[in-house]
Amino acid sequence: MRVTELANTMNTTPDTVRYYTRIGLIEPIKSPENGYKSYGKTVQKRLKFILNARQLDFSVEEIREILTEADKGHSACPLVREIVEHRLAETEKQFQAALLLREKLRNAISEWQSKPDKVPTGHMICHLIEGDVHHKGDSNE
Amino acid sequence: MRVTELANTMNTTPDTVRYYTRIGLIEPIKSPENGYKSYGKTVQKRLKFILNARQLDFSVEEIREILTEADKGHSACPLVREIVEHRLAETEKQFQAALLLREKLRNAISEWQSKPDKVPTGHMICHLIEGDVHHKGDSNE
DNA sequence: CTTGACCTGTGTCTTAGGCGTAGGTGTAAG
DNA sequence: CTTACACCTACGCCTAAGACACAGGTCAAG
Repeated sequence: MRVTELANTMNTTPDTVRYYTRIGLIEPIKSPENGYKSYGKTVQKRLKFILNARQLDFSVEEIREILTEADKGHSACPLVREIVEHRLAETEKQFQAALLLREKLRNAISEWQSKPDKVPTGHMICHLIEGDVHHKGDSNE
Repeated sequence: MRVTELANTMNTTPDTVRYYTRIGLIEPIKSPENGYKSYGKTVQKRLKFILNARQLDFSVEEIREILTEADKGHSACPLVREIVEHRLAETEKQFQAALLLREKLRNAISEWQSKPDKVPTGHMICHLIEGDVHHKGDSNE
């Protein structure tokens, strides 16, 4: 199996396969004939695992740790459990952040609804964002 | 005002100030004495604007466009409105993605609750992620 | 003058691949 | 056999928004 074929059967891109190869997560055999990379069945399993873990938003580095552990013959499950908990906490944060941002953006839009557009002045770039505070005695340095 | 002082009064980091300087969003005066960068009041307003826009998750590139427009003397408000709408749509996507991922992670955790840890085999790295399907007749290439 | 704390500018690194390019491969037509 | 052309490959550079490391400069105290 060469790069593109593997990528297609795994429903990913050749670039992704090449990337994982480049950083050493999967190791192809090099055809001495044309130098093309050739991937065997074991590698396919490995790639599938990687892609599944990526679906759960595991980082590539985390996945590397898991694989390293497994390659040593140890159970990677405890590590996987740990990572997934951590990932859940992170996702919760992102979730809250997105929620907050959404609120801010919605507020901005509705507040600006009634405000006119304005030409920028020396001390104001866009009053929508900066508010309408007045400044006096601006000077330099 | 030098880098660190400016960063402190604006409640940001010197690195951020340096970054915006580097990419040309703000322009300091170079002290010919020691080569240190010096920021005037106008620049401070500009930086405040940038930071506010960043709070709304505007990209630095979007902010650059706004500033360019304002620098030409045009009203940046229409552009700002457009960007904020776009940003809201993006945030909504992120929001949904985070929601989905959270669900997936929670499911994984609860499903794995009752499963034991396992040592990896030739065709299985971690059964938690790969499931418990059986494979027969694995071979290479 | 020297020490040491702090500050400065510059260059490098980060994620997870995407994209562009030069060249190799394979197959069909002439 | 040779050419044409589509596709495929490996390799290297690029991304966003700063963070970090480093070598050297500055300033006040001693």
